[in-house]
Amino acid sequence: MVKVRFAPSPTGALHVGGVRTAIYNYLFAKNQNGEFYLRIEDTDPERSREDWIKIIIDGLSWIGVKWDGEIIYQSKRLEIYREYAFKLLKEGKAYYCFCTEEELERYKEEAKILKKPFKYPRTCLKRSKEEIEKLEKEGRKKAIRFKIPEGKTKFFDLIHGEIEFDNSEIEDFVILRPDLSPTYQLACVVDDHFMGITHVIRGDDHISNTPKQILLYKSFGWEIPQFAHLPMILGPDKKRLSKRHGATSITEFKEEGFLPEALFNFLALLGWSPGDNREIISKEEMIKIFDIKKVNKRACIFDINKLIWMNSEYIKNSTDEKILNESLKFFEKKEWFEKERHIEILKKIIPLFKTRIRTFKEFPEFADYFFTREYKYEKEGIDKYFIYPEVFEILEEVLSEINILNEFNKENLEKIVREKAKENNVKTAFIIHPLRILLTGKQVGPGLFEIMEILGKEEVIFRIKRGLEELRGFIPYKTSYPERTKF
RNA sequence: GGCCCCAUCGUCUAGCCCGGUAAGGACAUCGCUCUUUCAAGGCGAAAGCAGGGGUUCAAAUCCCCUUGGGGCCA
Repeated sequence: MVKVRFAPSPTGALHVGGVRTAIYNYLFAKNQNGEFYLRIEDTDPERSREDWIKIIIDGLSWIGVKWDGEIIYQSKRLEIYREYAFKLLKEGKAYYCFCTEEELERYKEEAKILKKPFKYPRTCLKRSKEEIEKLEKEGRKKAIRFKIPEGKTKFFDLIHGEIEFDNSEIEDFVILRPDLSPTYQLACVVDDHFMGITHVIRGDDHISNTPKQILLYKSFGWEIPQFAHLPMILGPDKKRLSKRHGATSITEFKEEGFLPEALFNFLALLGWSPGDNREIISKEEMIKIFDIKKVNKRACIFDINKLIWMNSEYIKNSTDEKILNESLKFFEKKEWFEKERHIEILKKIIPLFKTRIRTFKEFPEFADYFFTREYKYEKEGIDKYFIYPEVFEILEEVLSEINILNEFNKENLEKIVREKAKENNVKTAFIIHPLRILLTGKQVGPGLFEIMEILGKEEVIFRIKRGLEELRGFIPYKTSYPERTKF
């Protein structure tokens, strides 16, 4: 059975690159009716933190990548790594290294001066028995290094095809540090073996680790898994994606009001395409058609624009209930929002904003005026629509018509406005735009008459009156006009 | 610096394995349309095979080099 794993180290936020790796592992496993495991690589206690582990778990759960079985923590398996490091030592496939950091530093310096690539010069492999005993007696700290055998190491990568390394390029890397903690290579190989991992799917940046690990598998006499190295995700400047590129961690996308399904969809298509021209594909469908061999080789740039578009597609196709649930938490962050009092209004306006919002975070920003009178008039809007004195007269007329309106609905409201426009020989827009400013403070938004109907007669009258009073003193082309006062 | 990986519109990509396409789609951009505005929708435009050599009747596709980008050693 196919078994794969996602193995993040909890040393920072769960970023989109990691998430995509998890998604591909997950899709591959489910497509093959296999299992997907989560392994936390927390062997570095100083850098690993509980909070980061929680973020990984929450992030994966949020986006809908479910792991099988228990989470494996490397910090609980330190004994095992030691055991296998010593096994190699006993078998002569690894050796003690007494070199101090200073010595290693010096080797590096020398290599730099000679313009040669640094490789551990096997100082400790060449030491005599007496020398070693002496160093032991001195109590010198010692690491265990893996002895790289001669020859070449090649493997077939599911995405890149055949990749070959000359073993002479690889240094005798450390597998166990002086403090008995394992290095990445050792822990990874030991765990992958005992977890029965059949396919190692991870980022491109691990390609050069792969020959080292294969050599380790061979030394242990273990079966070598298949490898698939995913291309990296870069920022718009083609540099490795980092915080300066804006939102990169999954937590941020959640907070920015993205739907997990949309992010999942977007990330899955960043580097993989089903081949036809489909873009909006559900997780279930992807599981059916995912093919690791069709994953691209080339690094790709994370383009937030397309994600935003995709999110808006998912919003448009969501039920009103779903939109309500998702947007509620963003409304609740606004001090003007009172759930009990406002939830009915929120329900009513969802259809009006469904095609207008691209993220849920935008919703309360765009629709504040339905819940509070304390919106601000957009300056440009006033400059644009209130420079004609007639505006005030016509709006007064509209106001008095509304006052005597019995059935306050959008049809009747529209009739009033259109008639007034005709009577005054102006375009309907001449009334609609300033009215929108008065009622919403904004220049753009849903249909005005729908807004009015939901606002209700009393509120509409109040807002028009208030607005006219405030703006009446406004003189065309003068740069100062009344600041919005608070109510 | 050494080694490794990669290269189709600005971006994500289809086509490449198995040579013959008007190089297709999507995002973004720009027009037009609808319209009270903004969106959404509809229609349309602009935009690409990194460069150079081969191989071949024929190359985005196969081979080599250069250039560029990325990764690891750190």
